[in-house]
Amino acid sequence: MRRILHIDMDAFFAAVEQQRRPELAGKPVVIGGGGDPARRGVVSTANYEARKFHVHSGMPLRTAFKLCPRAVFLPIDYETYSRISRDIKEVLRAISPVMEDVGIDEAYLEVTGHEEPDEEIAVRIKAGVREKTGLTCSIGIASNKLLAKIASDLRKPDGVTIIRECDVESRLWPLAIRKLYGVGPKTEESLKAMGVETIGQLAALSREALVERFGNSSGGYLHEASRGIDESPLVTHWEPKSMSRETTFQEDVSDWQAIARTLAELAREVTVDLRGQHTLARTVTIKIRFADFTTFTRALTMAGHTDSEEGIRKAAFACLKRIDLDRKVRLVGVRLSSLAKEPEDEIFS
DNA sequence: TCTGGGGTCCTACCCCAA
DNA sequence: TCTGTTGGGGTAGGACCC
Repeated sequence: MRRILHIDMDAFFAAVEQQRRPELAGKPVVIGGGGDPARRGVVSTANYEARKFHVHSGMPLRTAFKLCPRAVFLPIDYETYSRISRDIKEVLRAISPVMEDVGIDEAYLEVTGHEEPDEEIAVRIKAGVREKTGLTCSIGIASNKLLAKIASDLRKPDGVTIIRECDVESRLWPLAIRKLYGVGPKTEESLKAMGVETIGQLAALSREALVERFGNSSGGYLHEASRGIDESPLVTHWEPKSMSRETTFQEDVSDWQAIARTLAELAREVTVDLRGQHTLARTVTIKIRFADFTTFTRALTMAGHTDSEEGIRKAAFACLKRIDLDRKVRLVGVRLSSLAKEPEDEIFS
């Protein structure tokens, strides 16, 4: 039997800001975009005080401001959060080297075979994280990643929750389907149309019915997940498969020159990112989102791998030509994929 | 009236080759 | 040679995650 912990920092971005600015204590704090609720952007993190006003992540900053005008709005400071995130991961790796990084504020840790009981490991993690950063986290413990993640969400903030395999019926099945990892707004709607509201009701459906409705991959996943089954291993190392840059205009634009200038700038930025990783790319994809949110992508795969800014820019513009810019544009993006590591023993001019 | 930016994975479809 | 199958690469879009 595996033993897996899911560690989730509590309102991470807001907690970091409140820690370095004690005057924010007790106040609603909203982190997102450039920190100006009059400009375009969404909430990345709202602290618990702000959540009382129904502010939550993903919400437009303007909406958050309407709900809670007296909240303190702050810009995202990725550099600082990343540094603190590295400190936290260091604490975790010292406890077990089998760690999977899940973004900036989450991780899985496998402690299969450790002598120490689950609860004591959790207490040791919390103490280590608090000592190093002054911050709190919530921890879920189970025999797989799926259940550990659900568990960490059950008691927040600063909680520890264990789900044993025999607890699946009592702890997992009463939960709303939306709590299941991989069930987003679309799948939730589909399932509700089938009369399924809870994970238990999902578990009552046959695999065949789910495969019929959602295909082999998703249907099979839902069938297993609803029963708390997840054999997926921790991913301790991976290589990026794509790199992208995109930007939303403060106001929708119809001027081709402005779109072209932005596209060229994004191509330059993503090329800098590419070179920073000593990586080459072969496929360039551009993204155009119109004012009505309809989104188009166009891709071009080049003859060989490159990190040439000119080559990437030219490919991006060749893609742009294939989109009819007949409406106002809201967002422009450039993505590089089909990546390959730059050979170390060769010099590229 | 509003809906960011960085990713991954899946599916459907087309073309092409064995 | 013709026809059908299979499989891979490329492309576009969509769902989902943090």
